[in-house]
Amino acid sequence: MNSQSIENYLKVIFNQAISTDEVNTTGIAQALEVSLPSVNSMVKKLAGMGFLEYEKYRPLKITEKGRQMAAMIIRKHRLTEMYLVEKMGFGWEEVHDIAEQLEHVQSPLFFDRMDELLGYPKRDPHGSPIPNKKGHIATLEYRMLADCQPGEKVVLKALGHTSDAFLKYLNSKNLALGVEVEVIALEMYDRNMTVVYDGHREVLSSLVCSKLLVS
Amino acid sequence: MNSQSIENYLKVIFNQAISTDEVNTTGIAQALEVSLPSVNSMVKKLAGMGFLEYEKYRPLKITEKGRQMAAMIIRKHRLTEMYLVEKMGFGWEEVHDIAEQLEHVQSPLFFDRMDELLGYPKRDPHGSPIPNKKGHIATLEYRMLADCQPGEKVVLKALGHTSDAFLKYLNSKNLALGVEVEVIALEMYDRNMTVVYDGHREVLSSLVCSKLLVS
DNA sequence: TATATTTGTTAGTCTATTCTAACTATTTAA
DNA sequence: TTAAATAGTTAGAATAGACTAACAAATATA
Repeated sequence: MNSQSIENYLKVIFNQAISTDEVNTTGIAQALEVSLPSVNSMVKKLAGMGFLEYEKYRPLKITEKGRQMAAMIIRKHRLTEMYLVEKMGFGWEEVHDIAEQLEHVQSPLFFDRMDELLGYPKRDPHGSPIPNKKGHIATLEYRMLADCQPGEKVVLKALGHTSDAFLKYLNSKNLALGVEVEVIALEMYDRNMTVVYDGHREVLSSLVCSKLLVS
Repeated sequence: MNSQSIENYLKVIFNQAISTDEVNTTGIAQALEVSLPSVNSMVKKLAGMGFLEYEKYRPLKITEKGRQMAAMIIRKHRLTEMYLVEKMGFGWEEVHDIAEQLEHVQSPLFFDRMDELLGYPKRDPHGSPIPNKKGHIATLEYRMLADCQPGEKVVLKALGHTSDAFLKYLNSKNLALGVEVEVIALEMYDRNMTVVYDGHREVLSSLVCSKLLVS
């Protein structure tokens, strides 16, 4: 069985590979808060296990086997988050740290049961897709709120970022997935956006709007 | 934070200390399936952390601090077992390995929520007491079925042993906690016991009867 | 293009946890 | 009460995963 350390590396590498397919050592080191040499030696190990393609001084490439492995860990993480929110009454800002630990539990039965009790959800509480049992991950075809025009009415579907601070900010503005948002105005100078939803009228920064995924 | 390894040692030591208060190295080694020298070095470490009293060649004594720490781990384990059975539909023979992993999760909130959702249970699915948040463990005043006399009617309350094999054996005989058992006969030669319950008539070995705790 | 900056690598060390082999103390039993 | 058996200990080594210091390659910039 892979160690928790290995699983954490794989997950980070997978997440970084989503956009570019290629990953660099420094990014992994920052995400995991470990030193470059630590990453370097682990990367060699992962390559030896067939999860990565590694060549000195070259960007890393995750293999199909690595992608598959990582998807299963992310599946466990996201199912857990969904379970914690839906069945145990946690808020979406409380579940990350717990899921970070539960994702390493070795028991297919445990996660299958969660999946079943949840009715086979497609998304986690932040709108991120839950990989299926074969490791396939649905790609989301959402736009950023930041790219919408005044007059448009869209629905908040997912988040491009899920830090505690951001989730708490959204809570404070009563912004949740499923909320219908109307773009009222877009300030050209700083791209601040005035929006209306659920009886709220708020001005959101471009930073925030670029993290809100809508359709 | 204590490592999983430390937590596992503490738990085993605590369990062995329940009867005798004193624990020996060999017992720990067997329970954890590690070598004697491994136990010896960990024991010194635990003593250094104030969880044990250690003197060369002397039986170990767990300290109040150690007992407290161990109780919290056992609390997490047993709450988890109860949750898995009551809320997720697992059988009592399926939960040990999962709980063994979840007991190391660091999140008081997670276990408090389980506790709440379960209605603050006092016992796990095998009838063992769940330590409270202060580390206090109710002592069970149950007798062994093996000590009952023909003619007695008792209720199965807990198990003195919870191995997979034993639980599956009990399943096969439809023996569950709460079942009322009447002792029909006790064979003096081998102490086999004939019992009746729920429309069943069975002959149980003395080994089995000594693991069935009743009141 | 030459140099400065960034990124990645190697060598060597440290800690936690495990092990085997060899030895010593304690307990049991003849 | 001494020998045999059991239990506990020490020394030394292995592995996983992390680190720092020193160095090398790749990239960006003047």
